[in-house]
Amino acid sequence: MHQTSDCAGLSERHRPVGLGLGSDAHSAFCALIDGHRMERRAGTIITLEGEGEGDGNGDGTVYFVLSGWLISSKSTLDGHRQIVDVMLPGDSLDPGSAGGDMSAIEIQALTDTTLAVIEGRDWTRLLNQHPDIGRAVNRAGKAATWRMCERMLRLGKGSAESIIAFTLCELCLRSTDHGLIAGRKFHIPMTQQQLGDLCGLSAVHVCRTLRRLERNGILTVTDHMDIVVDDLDTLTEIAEIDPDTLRQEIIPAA
Amino acid sequence: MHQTSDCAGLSERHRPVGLGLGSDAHSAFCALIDGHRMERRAGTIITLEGEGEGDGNGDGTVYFVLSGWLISSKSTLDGHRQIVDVMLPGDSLDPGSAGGDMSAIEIQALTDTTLAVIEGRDWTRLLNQHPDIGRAVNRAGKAATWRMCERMLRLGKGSAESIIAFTLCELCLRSTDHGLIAGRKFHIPMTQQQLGDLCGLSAVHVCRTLRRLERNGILTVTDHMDIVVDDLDTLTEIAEIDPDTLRQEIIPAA
DNA sequence: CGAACGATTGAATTTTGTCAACGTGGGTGG
DNA sequence: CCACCCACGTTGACAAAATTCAATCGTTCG
Repeated sequence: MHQTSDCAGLSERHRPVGLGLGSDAHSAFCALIDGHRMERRAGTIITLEGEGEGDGNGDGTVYFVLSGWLISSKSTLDGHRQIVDVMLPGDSLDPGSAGGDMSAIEIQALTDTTLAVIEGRDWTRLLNQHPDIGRAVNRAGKAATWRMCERMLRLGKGSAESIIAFTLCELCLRSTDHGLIAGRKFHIPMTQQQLGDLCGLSAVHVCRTLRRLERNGILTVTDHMDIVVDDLDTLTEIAEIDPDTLRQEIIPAA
Repeated sequence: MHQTSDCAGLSERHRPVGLGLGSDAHSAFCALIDGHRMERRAGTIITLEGEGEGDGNGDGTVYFVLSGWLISSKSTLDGHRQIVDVMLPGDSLDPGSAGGDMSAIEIQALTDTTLAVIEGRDWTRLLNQHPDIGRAVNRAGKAATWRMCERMLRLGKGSAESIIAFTLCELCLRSTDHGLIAGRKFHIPMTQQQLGDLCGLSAVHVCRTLRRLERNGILTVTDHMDIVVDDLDTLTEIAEIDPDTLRQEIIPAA
Protein backbone atom coordinates (compact mmCIF):
# COMPACT_ATOMS: atom_id res chain seq x y z
CA MET A 1 0.00 0.00 0.00
CA HIS A 2 2.95 2.32 0.30
CA GLN A 3 4.79 3.78 -2.61
CA THR A 4 6.41 1.17 -4.70
CA SER A 5 9.77 2.30 -5.97
CA ASP A 6 12.01 5.29 -5.99
CA CYS A 7 11.99 8.86 -4.98
CA ALA A 8 8.49 10.06 -5.12
CA GLY A 9 8.28 13.62 -3.96
CA LEU A 10 11.22 14.86 -5.91
CA SER A 11 9.93 13.69 -9.25
CA GLU A 12 6.24 14.27 -8.66
CA ARG A 13 7.03 17.56 -7.01
CA HIS A 14 5.23 20.60 -8.20
CA ARG A 15 6.01 24.13 -9.06
CA PRO A 16 7.15 26.43 -6.31
CA VAL A 17 10.31 24.81 -5.04
CA GLY A 18 10.61 21.80 -7.24
CA LEU A 19 14.30 21.07 -6.71
CA GLY A 20 14.41 21.00 -10.49
CA LEU A 21 17.26 18.59 -10.78
CA GLY A 22 18.93 17.35 -13.90
CA SER A 23 18.32 13.67 -14.57
CA ASP A 24 21.79 12.54 -13.53
CA ALA A 25 21.68 14.41 -10.27
CA HIS A 26 18.21 13.06 -9.79
CA SER A 27 19.22 9.46 -10.25
CA ALA A 28 22.23 9.88 -7.99
CA PHE A 29 19.87 11.18 -5.39
CA CYS A 30 17.51 8.26 -5.85
CA ALA A 31 20.31 5.74 -5.57
CA LEU A 32 21.43 7.32 -2.34
CA ILE A 33 18.15 7.31 -0.54
CA ASP A 34 17.25 3.80 -1.61
CA GLY A 35 16.85 1.87 1.59
CA HIS A 36 17.16 4.93 3.80
CA ARG A 37 13.62 5.90 4.51
CA MET A 38 11.50 6.56 7.55
CA GLU A 39 7.77 6.08 7.61
CA ARG A 40 5.57 7.74 10.15
CA ARG A 41 1.85 7.63 10.71
CA ALA A 42 -0.39 10.68 10.77
CA GLY A 43 -0.24 12.45 14.09
CA THR A 44 3.14 11.11 15.11
CA ILE A 45 5.64 13.47 16.64
CA ILE A 46 8.91 13.01 14.84
CA THR A 47 12.27 13.08 16.49
CA LEU A 48 15.27 13.64 14.28
CA GLU A 49 18.83 12.83 15.11
CA GLY A 50 19.84 16.29 16.16
CA GLU A 51 23.54 15.62 16.82
CA GLY A 52 24.58 19.13 17.82
CA GLU A 53 26.95 20.20 15.11
CA GLY A 54 25.25 19.95 11.77
CA ASP A 55 26.05 23.09 9.84
CA GLY A 56 23.94 22.97 6.70
CA ASN A 57 27.09 22.76 4.65
CA GLY A 58 27.41 19.07 5.30
CA ASP A 59 28.21 16.76 8.21
CA GLY A 60 24.77 16.76 9.83
CA THR A 61 22.20 14.21 8.78
CA VAL A 62 19.68 15.65 6.34
CA TYR A 63 16.08 14.59 5.89
CA PHE A 64 13.85 14.96 2.85
CA VAL A 65 10.11 14.75 2.72
CA LEU A 66 9.16 12.18 0.11
CA SER A 67 5.44 12.11 0.80
CA GLY A 68 3.03 13.54 3.32
CA TRP A 69 2.55 16.80 5.19
CA LEU A 70 4.56 17.88 8.22
CA ILE A 71 4.45 20.86 10.53
CA SER A 72 7.10 22.34 12.77
CA SER A 73 5.87 24.22 15.79
CA LYS A 74 6.89 25.88 19.01
CA SER A 75 4.91 26.16 22.21
CA THR A 76 4.81 28.65 25.02
CA LEU A 77 4.92 27.45 28.59
CA ASP A 78 1.25 28.23 29.04
CA GLY A 79 0.16 25.78 26.39
CA HIS A 80 -0.28 27.96 23.33
CA ARG A 81 1.24 26.72 20.14
CA GLN A 82 2.49 28.39 17.00
CA ILE A 83 3.06 26.41 13.84
CA VAL A 84 6.17 27.86 12.26
CA ASP A 85 6.05 26.18 8.89
CA VAL A 86 4.38 23.47 6.86
CA MET A 87 6.60 21.06 4.98
CA LEU A 88 5.55 19.22 1.86
CA PRO A 89 7.17 16.64 -0.41
CA GLY A 90 10.40 18.05 -1.80
CA ASP A 91 11.19 20.09 1.28
CA SER A 92 14.13 19.22 3.48
CA LEU A 93 14.40 19.10 7.25
CA ASP A 94 17.75 20.18 8.50
CA PRO A 95 17.83 19.48 12.22
CA GLY A 96 19.43 22.38 13.98
CA SER A 97 18.28 24.72 11.26
CA ALA A 98 14.56 24.59 10.61
CA GLY A 99 13.85 21.89 13.12
CA GLY A 100 15.74 19.69 15.49
CA ASP A 101 16.29 19.68 19.17
CA MET A 102 17.54 23.21 19.58
CA SER A 103 15.06 25.55 21.15
CA ALA A 104 12.30 22.97 21.45
CA ILE A 105 10.94 22.92 17.93
CA GLU A 106 8.57 20.04 17.50
CA ILE A 107 7.96 18.28 14.21
CA GLN A 108 4.74 16.42 13.65
CA ALA A 109 3.27 14.43 10.79
CA LEU A 110 -0.09 15.72 9.63
CA THR A 111 -0.59 12.74 7.35
CA ASP A 112 1.17 9.43 6.84
CA THR A 113 4.64 10.43 5.85
CA THR A 114 7.78 9.10 4.22
CA LEU A 115 11.13 10.70 4.85
CA ALA A 116 14.49 10.08 3.23
CA VAL A 117 17.39 9.96 5.64
CA ILE A 118 20.78 10.98 4.31
CA GLU A 119 23.83 10.63 6.48
CA GLY A 120 26.20 13.54 6.71
CA ARG A 121 28.99 11.67 4.94
CA ASP A 122 26.82 10.68 2.01
CA TRP A 123 25.30 14.11 1.84
CA THR A 124 28.66 15.82 1.65
CA ARG A 125 29.75 13.44 -1.10
CA LEU A 126 26.56 14.03 -3.04
CA LEU A 127 26.96 17.78 -2.72
CA ASN A 128 30.47 17.60 -4.09
CA GLN A 129 29.46 15.50 -7.05
CA HIS A 130 26.32 17.46 -7.87
CA PRO A 131 26.57 21.09 -6.85
CA ASP A 132 23.17 21.78 -8.38
CA ILE A 133 21.62 19.76 -5.58
CA GLY A 134 23.16 22.09 -3.06
CA ARG A 135 21.91 25.06 -5.00
CA ALA A 136 18.43 23.58 -5.22
CA VAL A 137 18.31 22.92 -1.50
CA ASN A 138 19.54 26.41 -0.81
CA ARG A 139 16.86 27.83 -3.01
CA ALA A 140 14.26 25.80 -1.16
CA GLY A 141 15.60 27.08 2.13
CA LYS A 142 15.25 30.63 0.97
CA ALA A 143 11.73 29.98 -0.17
CA ALA A 144 11.00 28.76 3.36
CA THR A 145 12.41 31.95 4.84
CA TRP A 146 10.37 33.96 2.39
CA ARG A 147 7.22 32.13 3.45
CA MET A 148 8.00 32.81 7.08
CA CYS A 149 8.46 36.51 6.38
CA GLU A 150 5.17 36.70 4.54
CA ARG A 151 3.42 34.92 7.33
CA MET A 152 4.99 37.20 9.92
CA LEU A 153 3.75 40.21 8.00
CA ARG A 154 0.20 38.97 8.23
CA LEU A 155 0.56 37.68 11.78
CA GLY A 156 1.61 41.06 13.02
CA LYS A 157 -0.60 43.40 11.12
CA GLY A 158 -3.39 42.11 8.97
CA SER A 159 -6.81 40.79 9.84
CA ALA A 160 -7.86 37.23 10.44
CA GLU A 161 -9.34 37.18 6.95
CA SER A 162 -6.06 38.28 5.49
CA ILE A 163 -3.84 35.67 7.03
CA ILE A 164 -6.29 32.86 6.45
CA ALA A 165 -6.74 33.83 2.82
CA PHE A 166 -2.99 34.03 2.41
CA THR A 167 -2.39 30.68 4.06
CA LEU A 168 -4.98 28.97 1.91
CA CYS A 169 -3.42 30.45 -1.22
CA GLU A 170 0.04 29.40 -0.17
CA LEU A 171 -0.94 25.86 0.67
CA CYS A 172 -2.92 25.50 -2.54
CA LEU A 173 0.01 26.71 -4.60
CA ARG A 174 2.44 24.44 -2.88
CA SER A 175 0.37 21.30 -2.70
CA THR A 176 -1.39 21.11 -6.06
CA ASP A 177 0.08 20.90 -9.50
CA HIS A 178 -2.49 23.19 -10.98
CA GLY A 179 -1.75 26.68 -9.74
CA LEU A 180 -4.08 28.88 -7.80
CA ILE A 181 -7.16 28.77 -9.94
CA ALA A 182 -10.85 29.15 -9.28
CA GLY A 183 -13.24 26.23 -9.31
CA ARG A 184 -10.69 23.53 -8.61
CA LYS A 185 -10.98 21.58 -5.38
CA PHE A 186 -7.98 20.97 -3.14
CA HIS A 187 -7.58 19.52 0.31
CA ILE A 188 -5.72 20.68 3.39
CA PRO A 189 -5.10 17.94 5.94
CA MET A 190 -5.50 20.19 8.94
CA THR A 191 -8.16 20.75 11.55
CA GLN A 192 -9.38 24.26 12.19
CA GLN A 193 -7.44 24.14 15.42
CA GLN A 194 -4.22 23.48 13.52
CA LEU A 195 -4.99 26.13 10.95
CA GLY A 196 -5.50 28.48 13.87
CA ASP A 197 -2.15 27.53 15.35
CA LEU A 198 -0.60 28.35 12.01
CA CYS A 199 -2.41 31.66 11.61
CA GLY A 200 -2.19 32.81 15.19
CA LEU A 201 -5.95 32.58 15.72
CA SER A 202 -8.26 30.61 17.93
CA ALA A 203 -10.05 27.68 16.36
CA VAL A 204 -13.37 29.38 16.95
CA HIS A 205 -12.29 32.44 15.07
CA VAL A 206 -10.95 30.36 12.20
CA CYS A 207 -14.35 28.79 11.91
CA ARG A 208 -16.14 32.12 11.92
CA THR A 209 -13.77 33.57 9.37
CA LEU A 210 -14.07 30.63 7.00
CA ARG A 211 -17.85 30.83 7.18
CA ARG A 212 -17.79 34.52 6.50
CA LEU A 213 -15.61 33.98 3.44
CA GLU A 214 -18.04 31.34 2.34
CA ARG A 215 -21.07 33.57 2.94
CA ASN A 216 -19.46 36.23 0.80
CA GLY A 217 -19.07 33.82 -2.08
CA ILE A 218 -15.29 33.79 -1.99
CA LEU A 219 -14.74 30.13 -1.31
CA THR A 220 -16.49 26.90 -0.42
CA VAL A 221 -15.32 24.65 2.38
CA THR A 222 -16.75 21.19 2.65
CA ASP A 223 -16.10 18.03 4.52
CA HIS A 224 -13.05 18.78 6.64
CA MET A 225 -11.09 21.23 4.58
CA ASP A 226 -11.93 20.43 1.02
CA ILE A 227 -11.67 23.87 -0.46
CA VAL A 228 -12.83 25.44 -3.69
CA VAL A 229 -11.95 29.01 -4.54
CA ASP A 230 -14.94 30.76 -6.05
CA ASP A 231 -13.75 34.34 -6.37
CA LEU A 232 -10.02 34.32 -6.89
CA ASP A 233 -9.59 38.05 -7.38
CA THR A 234 -11.26 38.94 -4.14
CA LEU A 235 -9.40 36.21 -2.30
CA THR A 236 -5.97 37.41 -3.36
CA GLU A 237 -7.02 40.93 -2.60
CA ILE A 238 -7.99 39.95 0.93
CA ALA A 239 -4.78 37.97 1.26
CA GLU A 240 -2.90 41.12 0.23
CA ILE A 241 -0.89 39.13 -2.24
CA ASP A 242 1.09 41.23 -4.61
CA PRO A 243 -0.21 40.36 -8.07
CA ASP A 244 3.26 40.45 -9.58
CA THR A 245 4.68 38.12 -6.97
CA LEU A 246 1.77 35.83 -7.48
CA ARG A 247 2.30 35.72 -11.19
CA GLN A 248 5.90 34.84 -10.56
CA GLU A 249 4.81 32.00 -8.36
CA ILE A 250 2.28 30.68 -10.80
CA ILE A 251 4.24 30.80 -13.98
CA PRO A 252 6.42 27.70 -14.09
CA ALA A 253 9.97 28.88 -13.44
CA ALA A 254 12.75 28.36 -15.94
CA MET B 1 35.01 60.76 13.80
CA HIS B 2 34.42 57.43 12.13
CA GLN B 3 36.16 54.27 13.09
CA THR B 4 39.83 54.47 12.47
CA SER B 5 41.13 51.18 11.22
CA ASP B 6 40.07 47.63 10.66
CA CYS B 7 37.07 45.47 11.10
CA ALA B 8 35.19 46.75 14.03
CA GLY B 9 32.09 44.73 14.54
CA LEU B 10 33.67 41.37 14.16
CA SER B 11 36.27 41.93 16.82
CA GLU B 12 34.16 44.01 19.17
CA ARG B 13 31.25 41.65 18.63
CA HIS B 14 29.55 40.26 21.67
CA ARG B 15 28.21 36.98 22.76
CA PRO B 16 25.26 35.49 20.94
CA VAL B 17 26.55 35.03 17.41
CA GLY B 18 30.01 36.36 17.64
CA LEU B 19 31.44 34.74 14.53
CA GLY B 20 34.13 33.47 16.88
CA LEU B 21 36.87 33.32 14.33
CA GLY B 22 40.41 32.18 14.81
CA SER B 23 42.96 34.94 14.51
CA ASP B 24 44.22 33.91 11.08
CA ALA B 25 40.73 33.69 9.64
CA HIS B 26 40.02 36.98 11.29
CA SER B 27 42.96 38.76 9.74
CA ALA B 28 42.21 37.28 6.33
CA PHE B 29 38.74 38.68 6.69
CA CYS B 30 40.02 42.08 7.68
CA ALA B 31 42.43 42.20 4.79
CA LEU B 32 39.62 41.40 2.41
CA ILE B 33 37.19 44.08 3.52
CA ASP B 34 39.82 46.77 3.72
CA GLY B 35 38.69 49.45 1.34
CA HIS B 36 35.34 47.77 0.64
CA ARG B 37 32.99 49.54 2.94
CA MET B 38 29.72 51.34 2.64
CA GLU B 39 28.64 54.06 5.02
CA ARG B 40 25.05 55.06 5.42
CA ARG B 41 23.40 57.64 7.59
CA ALA B 42 20.65 56.90 10.08
CA GLY B 43 17.30 56.62 8.37
CA THR B 44 18.63 55.76 4.93
CA ILE B 45 16.99 53.02 2.96
CA ILE B 46 19.69 50.70 1.73
CA THR B 47 19.70 49.07 -1.65
CA LEU B 48 21.95 46.09 -2.10
CA GLU B 49 23.17 44.70 -5.37
CA GLY B 50 20.61 41.98 -5.67
CA GLU B 51 21.93 40.29 -8.80
CA GLY B 52 19.42 37.49 -9.06
CA GLU B 53 21.45 34.36 -8.62
CA GLY B 54 23.33 34.54 -5.36
CA ASP B 55 22.94 31.19 -3.63
CA GLY B 56 24.43 31.61 -0.16
CA ASN B 57 27.13 29.11 -1.07
CA GLY B 58 29.10 31.72 -2.93
CA ASP B 59 28.84 33.81 -6.08
CA GLY B 60 26.50 36.51 -4.81
CA THR B 61 27.88 39.58 -3.13
CA VAL B 62 27.76 39.36 0.64
CA TYR B 63 27.42 42.23 3.09
CA PHE B 64 28.49 42.38 6.71
CA VAL B 65 27.39 44.82 9.32
CA LEU B 66 30.47 46.41 10.85
CA SER B 67 28.72 49.01 12.94
CA GLY B 68 25.20 50.30 13.44
CA TRP B 69 21.68 48.90 13.60
CA LEU B 70 19.64 47.83 10.58
CA ILE B 71 16.14 46.54 10.10
CA SER B 72 14.61 44.53 7.29
CA SER B 73 10.90 44.94 6.78
CA LYS B 74 7.99 44.14 4.52
CA SER B 75 4.90 46.21 3.89
CA THR B 76 1.36 45.42 2.94
CA LEU B 77 -0.31 47.31 0.16
CA ASP B 78 -2.42 49.23 2.65
CA GLY B 79 0.56 50.79 4.32
CA HIS B 80 1.12 48.56 7.31
CA ARG B 81 4.65 47.46 7.93
CA GLN B 82 6.23 44.49 9.66
CA ILE B 83 9.86 44.52 10.68
CA VAL B 84 11.15 41.06 10.02
CA ASP B 85 14.50 41.21 11.74
CA VAL B 86 16.99 43.54 13.35
CA MET B 87 20.60 43.26 12.27
CA LEU B 88 23.54 44.23 14.43
CA PRO B 89 27.31 44.33 13.98
CA GLY B 90 28.54 40.87 13.09
CA ASP B 91 25.42 39.90 11.18
CA SER B 92 25.49 39.37 7.45
CA LEU B 93 23.05 40.50 4.80
CA ASP B 94 22.72 38.04 2.00
CA PRO B 95 20.62 39.70 -0.69
CA GLY B 96 18.15 37.21 -2.02
CA SER B 97 18.14 35.37 1.27
CA ALA B 98 17.35 37.59 4.20
CA GLY B 99 17.07 40.74 2.18
CA GLY B 100 17.42 41.87 -1.37
CA ASP B 101 15.08 42.69 -4.14
CA MET B 102 13.02 39.53 -4.08
CA SER B 103 9.62 39.99 -2.60
CA ALA B 104 10.06 43.63 -1.71
CA ILE B 105 12.06 43.37 1.47
CA GLU B 106 13.31 46.77 2.47
CA ILE B 107 16.47 47.36 4.46
CA GLN B 108 16.86 50.50 6.47
CA ALA B 109 19.57 51.93 8.70
CA LEU B 110 18.38 52.75 12.21
CA THR B 111 21.63 54.45 13.07
CA ASP B 112 24.68 55.54 11.13
CA THR B 113 25.99 52.34 9.70
CA THR B 114 29.08 50.80 8.16
CA LEU B 115 28.82 47.75 5.94
CA ALA B 116 31.54 45.58 4.48
CA VAL B 117 30.99 44.61 0.87
CA ILE B 118 32.48 41.36 -0.28
CA GLU B 119 32.30 40.39 -3.93
CA GLY B 120 31.18 36.90 -4.80
CA ARG B 121 34.57 35.90 -6.16
CA ASP B 122 36.43 37.02 -3.06
CA TRP B 123 33.85 35.50 -0.82
CA THR B 124 34.14 32.11 -2.47
CA ARG B 125 37.90 32.23 -2.19
CA LEU B 126 37.73 33.21 1.46
CA LEU B 127 35.29 30.41 2.16
CA ASN B 128 37.62 27.88 0.58
CA GLN B 129 40.62 29.06 2.55
CA HIS B 130 38.81 29.40 5.85
CA PRO B 131 35.94 26.97 6.16
CA ASP B 132 35.32 28.13 9.71
CA ILE B 133 34.10 31.43 8.34
CA GLY B 134 31.45 29.62 6.37
CA ARG B 135 30.47 27.67 9.44
CA ALA B 136 30.31 30.82 11.51
CA VAL B 137 28.10 32.56 8.97
CA ASN B 138 25.88 29.52 8.81
CA ARG B 139 25.56 29.50 12.54
CA ALA B 140 24.62 33.16 12.47
CA GLY B 141 22.01 32.46 9.82
CA LYS B 142 20.46 29.77 11.94
CA ALA B 143 20.39 32.08 14.90
CA ALA B 144 18.46 34.52 12.73
CA THR B 145 15.92 31.86 11.83
CA TRP B 146 15.64 30.93 15.46
CA ARG B 147 14.93 34.53 16.37
CA MET B 148 12.27 34.73 13.71
CA CYS B 149 10.58 31.59 15.01
CA GLU B 150 10.57 32.92 18.54
CA ARG B 151 9.13 36.18 17.38
CA MET B 152 6.46 34.40 15.35
CA LEU B 153 5.45 32.43 18.41
CA ARG B 154 4.80 35.63 20.32
CA LEU B 155 3.31 37.45 17.36
CA GLY B 156 0.68 34.79 16.88
CA LYS B 157 -0.27 33.91 20.40
CA GLY B 158 1.01 35.89 23.29
CA SER B 159 0.02 39.24 24.66
CA ALA B 160 1.48 42.63 23.89
CA GLU B 161 3.39 42.47 27.15
CA SER B 162 4.88 39.16 26.19
CA ILE B 163 6.27 40.12 22.80
CA ILE B 164 7.55 43.45 24.01
CA ALA B 165 9.28 41.88 26.97
CA PHE B 166 10.78 39.27 24.70
CA THR B 167 11.97 41.78 22.16
CA LEU B 168 13.60 43.92 24.80
CA CYS B 169 15.38 40.89 26.22
CA GLU B 170 16.54 39.81 22.80
CA LEU B 171 17.86 43.20 21.82
CA CYS B 172 19.59 43.68 25.15
CA LEU B 173 21.30 40.31 24.85
CA ARG B 174 22.41 40.96 21.31
CA SER B 175 23.52 44.53 21.66
CA THR B 176 25.32 44.68 24.98
CA ASP B 177 28.37 42.82 26.13
CA HIS B 178 27.02 42.31 29.57
CA GLY B 179 24.25 39.78 29.40
CA LEU B 180 20.67 40.29 30.43
CA ILE B 181 21.11 41.61 33.94
CA ALA B 182 19.10 43.88 36.17
CA GLY B 183 20.11 47.43 36.91
CA ARG B 184 22.24 47.99 33.85
CA LYS B 185 21.15 50.57 31.33
CA PHE B 186 21.06 49.86 27.61
CA HIS B 187 19.73 51.75 24.64
CA ILE B 188 17.55 50.74 21.73
CA PRO B 189 17.74 53.12 18.77
CA MET B 190 14.11 52.71 17.80
CA THR B 191 11.02 54.83 18.12
CA GLN B 192 7.92 53.33 19.66
CA GLN B 193 6.46 53.24 16.19
CA GLN B 194 9.32 51.07 14.98
CA LEU B 195 9.16 48.86 18.04
CA GLY B 196 5.50 48.44 17.25
CA ASP B 197 6.24 47.48 13.66
CA LEU B 198 8.59 44.87 15.03
CA CYS B 199 6.14 43.51 17.59
CA GLY B 200 3.00 43.72 15.51
CA LEU B 201 1.46 46.42 17.68
CA SER B 202 0.36 49.98 17.21
CA ALA B 203 2.65 52.69 18.52
CA VAL B 204 0.00 53.75 20.97
CA HIS B 205 -0.26 50.30 22.43
CA VAL B 206 3.51 50.01 22.71
CA CYS B 207 3.48 53.17 24.74
CA ARG B 208 0.74 51.93 27.03
CA THR B 209 2.44 48.59 27.52
CA LEU B 210 5.80 50.11 28.34
CA ARG B 211 4.20 52.38 30.88
CA ARG B 212 2.35 49.50 32.44
CA LEU B 213 5.60 47.54 32.76
CA GLU B 214 7.14 50.60 34.32
CA ARG B 215 4.24 51.11 36.73
CA ASN B 216 4.61 47.51 37.84
CA GLY B 217 8.26 48.03 38.67
CA ILE B 218 9.56 45.72 35.99
CA LEU B 219 11.59 48.20 34.02
CA THR B 220 12.40 51.87 33.62
CA VAL B 221 12.30 53.64 30.30
CA THR B 222 13.80 57.08 30.01
CA ASP B 223 14.72 59.52 27.34
CA HIS B 224 13.92 57.74 24.08
CA MET B 225 14.46 54.12 24.85
CA ASP B 226 17.12 54.05 27.49
CA ILE B 227 16.07 50.96 29.36
CA VAL B 228 16.87 49.55 32.75
CA VAL B 229 15.53 46.20 33.83
CA ASP B 230 14.39 46.35 37.42
CA ASP B 231 12.79 42.96 37.93
CA LEU B 232 14.49 40.46 35.68
CA ASP B 233 12.65 37.38 36.89
CA THR B 234 9.23 38.84 36.23
CA LEU B 235 10.37 40.20 32.89
CA THR B 236 11.57 36.85 31.57
CA GLU B 237 8.44 35.26 32.93
CA ILE B 238 6.27 37.70 31.00
CA ALA B 239 8.45 37.21 27.93
CA GLU B 240 7.86 33.47 28.30
CA ILE B 241 11.53 32.83 27.88
CA ASP B 242 12.58 29.33 28.72
CA PRO B 243 15.06 29.66 31.58
CA ASP B 244 17.26 26.91 30.17
CA THR B 245 17.46 28.54 26.78
CA LEU B 246 18.20 31.83 28.40
CA ARG B 247 21.01 30.38 30.42
CA GLN B 248 22.44 28.95 27.22
CA GLU B 249 22.33 32.38 25.67
CA ILE B 250 23.89 34.09 28.61
CA ILE B 251 26.75 31.75 29.34
CA PRO B 252 29.55 32.57 26.91
CA ALA B 253 29.65 29.76 24.38
CA ALA B 254 32.73 27.64 23.88
C1' DC C 1 -24.85 2.49 21.50
C1' DG C 2 -21.62 5.57 23.67
C1' DA C 3 -17.46 8.22 23.54
C1' DA C 4 -14.59 11.36 21.39
C1' DC C 5 -13.50 14.75 18.24
C1' DG C 6 -14.29 18.41 15.29
C1' DA C 7 -17.29 22.07 13.60
C1' DT C 8 -20.66 25.61 14.51
C1' DT C 9 -22.99 29.27 16.89
C1' DG C 10 -24.29 32.72 20.54
C1' DA C 11 -23.15 35.79 24.35
C1' DA C 12 -20.08 38.10 27.32
C1' DT C 13 -15.41 39.76 27.95
C1' DT C 14 -10.77 41.18 26.95
C1' DT C 15 -7.46 42.96 24.06
C1' DT C 16 -6.00 45.98 20.75
C1' DG C 17 -6.58 49.62 17.28
C1' DT C 18 -8.14 54.21 15.98
C1' DC C 19 -8.98 59.00 16.58
C1' DA C 20 -7.99 63.02 18.75
C1' DA C 21 -5.86 66.13 21.83
C1' DC C 22 -1.91 67.74 24.25
C1' DG C 23 2.96 68.31 25.91
C1' DT C 24 7.74 68.34 25.11
C1' DG C 25 12.22 68.73 23.15
C1' DG C 26 15.29 69.34 19.41
C1' DG C 27 16.09 71.50 15.42
C1' DT C 28 15.83 75.39 11.84
C1' DG C 29 15.43 79.78 10.04
C1' DG C 30 14.73 84.43 10.90
C1' DC D 1 18.34 84.57 20.73
C1' DC D 2 13.77 83.69 19.77
C1' DA D 3 9.79 81.83 17.38
C1' DC D 4 8.26 78.20 15.09
C1' DC D 5 7.75 73.62 13.55
C1' DC D 6 7.78 68.86 13.63
C1' DA D 7 8.39 64.38 15.25
C1' DC D 8 7.74 61.70 19.23
C1' DG D 9 5.56 60.34 23.38
C1' DT D 10 1.48 60.30 26.36
C1' DT D 11 -3.29 59.92 27.59
C1' DG D 12 -8.42 59.44 27.20
C1' DA D 13 -12.53 57.92 24.92
C1' DC D 14 -14.50 55.02 21.76
C1' DA D 15 -14.76 51.29 18.22
C1' DA D 16 -13.34 47.12 16.23
C1' DA D 17 -11.34 42.63 16.45
C1' DA D 18 -10.53 38.43 18.61
C1' DT D 19 -10.76 35.31 22.71
C1' DT D 20 -13.17 32.68 25.97
C1' DC D 21 -16.90 30.02 27.72
C1' DA D 22 -20.53 27.19 26.83
C1' DA D 23 -23.97 24.63 24.41
C1' DT D 24 -25.25 21.94 20.36
C1' DC D 25 -24.75 18.96 16.36
C1' DG D 26 -22.79 15.59 13.12
C1' DT D 27 -19.32 11.83 12.30
C1' DT D 28 -16.45 8.45 13.11
C1' DC D 29 -14.65 4.77 15.67
C1' DG D 30 -14.60 1.22 18.96
